Order: sequence, then structure tokens, then C-alpha cells
Amino acid sequence: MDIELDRPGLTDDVGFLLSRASGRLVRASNAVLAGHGLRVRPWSVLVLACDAPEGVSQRELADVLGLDPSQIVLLVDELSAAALVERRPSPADRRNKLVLGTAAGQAVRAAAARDVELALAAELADFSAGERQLLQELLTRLVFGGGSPAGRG
Amino acid sequence: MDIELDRPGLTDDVGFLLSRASGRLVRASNAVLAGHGLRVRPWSVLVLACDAPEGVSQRELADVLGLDPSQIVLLVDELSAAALVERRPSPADRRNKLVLGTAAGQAVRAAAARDVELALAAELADFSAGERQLLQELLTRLVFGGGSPAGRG
DNA sequence: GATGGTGGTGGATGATGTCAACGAATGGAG
DNA sequence: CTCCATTCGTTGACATCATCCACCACCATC
Repeated sequence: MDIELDRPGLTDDVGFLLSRASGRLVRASNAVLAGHGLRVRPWSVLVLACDAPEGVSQRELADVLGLDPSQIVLLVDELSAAALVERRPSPADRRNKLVLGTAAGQAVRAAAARDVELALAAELADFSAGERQLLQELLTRLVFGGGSPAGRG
Repeated sequence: MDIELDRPGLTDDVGFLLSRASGRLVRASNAVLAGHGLRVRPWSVLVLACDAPEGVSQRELADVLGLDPSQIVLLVDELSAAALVERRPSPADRRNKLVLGTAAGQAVRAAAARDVELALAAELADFSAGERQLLQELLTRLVFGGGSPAGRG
């Protein structure tokens, strides 16, 4: 039986729910990505690299992913060792190293993306398409709306 | 100019958004909780312990928080050392150790909860009350699978 | 060619996530 | 009552992640 308290409990806390939901999806995604030799973090770097036709600088990666630049180095190292991405010095600014997805990287990205989407759909099985869309929009505003790190229009 | 891709990008991925949003709120909460000598994790244990009139078993804590039982041990150790909670053997089942919030724990919980709520409100500044409520409900369903623990509606 | 600012790299340290193994206690089967 | 499977708490180990700081390469300015 449920005991209803007159003060806000932990399960009403958006921060807690976010953390819990995130952990759940990360776990599910990791399980699926393991089949491709990836984890969530390297995979997200791979996706960003493959999505940028002209490559992404590591600073941009750190910015979008909300990670410390030193983490990006290791992530790109790992993907580079697997020949999924490659570092290329920027012609405009040689400080920048543009990260680009290789052909193999593109292939892995596509295959992994499908699996991740399936795992995600399984986690969101109780949600209608509209609800999922709504959740996505709310989260997008939460992440990129306020102190937008990537400066999205 | 923005390049619109015909395939789903990372920033459209609910899992990524969840992870990013969670990280953001955890960071903000940790910053606030540092003033009370706490972090998010120990704080959530404290809240659960204080909310349960008859205490919570460590297994229940691990269950609700989605953590490994071995993590709970360290968390309760830490809170116990700070005299915010205490372990009490369950009268019904001596395997169980019920975790209870002390008077000091209740006080810290109340004070910290206010600060956390303020930090949360700041992060959700762009959201209307209805939108925040909506987000909370969606997340609750995602985490607890529709079987709402707090009995909504 | 100094100076200050930026991007990438490396290292250190504490926190997290995950798993395996152990002792204590319970519940059921003989 | 004894044996056995299960559960709870605990400990230890190990990989990943978060955060910070120092360093070098490069760019822009003067």
C-alpha cells in the first residue's frame, strides 16, 4: 500500500527522476552498444563526428556533450584506434583537429543507431508518439534552452 | 546556416538528452548540497530515510535508487557517521537493517530540500508550472513504468 | 618576437557503476 | 531439529566517469 506524504518526496523530484531515467537508458543503450564494441560515450562522439560533413573540433564535442576536453581526447583516441573516426588538422586553424567519421565509422554508426533506437523504443513502450515527442521537446529546451552551451539559435 | 539532416541526430536522441539534462541538474544540485556537506547521492538516501516513518531497508533503498546494494552500504555509512541517519535492526527480520533519519537528519533534509528546490527552479526557469508538472509525470512513468508510486490522480 | 587567448594533451584524484564472494539470517523440506 | 536454497548486508576489486590543473602548439595583436 502507498503512503501519501504531505511533503514532496524524492520520487517527485525532477532531478532525481531525470537521474534515474538517464541511468536506465544509459544502461539499456550500453547493453545494446556492447554488441558493436561501443559504450554510450564513445558512441555519441561517433555520431557527432559522422553527422558533421566537415568534421567537428574536439572543443565542439566537449561543448555539445558537456564533457571536459580531456575526456574527448581519450574518447577520440579510442574511436581512432578502432578506425571509426580520424583526426584531421583544420585547414583554417591548425590548433583545431577536426574529427571525422570514417566509412567504417559511418557503417557502425548506422547499425548501432538502429539498435539503440530499438532499445529506446522498448524503454518508451508506454509512451505514445506524441508523448515521446513532447518529452523530447521538453528535454531539448531544458538542455539547450537556458544557458545554452552550444548556442542553438 | 543550419544543416538539416534526413537522419536523426544525437540531439534528437531522448537518451542523450536525458543524460545531458541529468548531468546538468546533478551538477547544480551538488553545488547547492555542498553547503550542507552533502552530494546528490547521500542526499537522496537521506530523503528516503526521513520520509519513511518506520525506516527503509537498504535493499529498498537500492531498489528505489537503482543502485547496487554495495553502494548503499557506503552511503549509509557516510550519513551515519554524520549522525544524519541510524541503522536499526528490523524486529521482523533480523537480516534487514532499517535506515532511519535522525532529528538532525530531518533538519538537514528540510534545509537542503529548500536549496535544491531553488536550484531546480532556476534550471527550469523557462518552464511553466504546467510544463514542469508534465515533465515530472512523463519521467515518473518512464522510471516507474506507469505504476505510480506516489499515487497520482 | 613578446603577450594573451584558445585548442588539444597528459596526469592526478575522487566519485560511480558493476560484479564476485562472503557471513548472517530466514524459510521450507526432510 | 538439520539441511539447503534464498535473501540481506558487507567487503573487495576493477573499469568508467567527473573534475581540476599543468603543459605545449597555435593564433592574433601589438
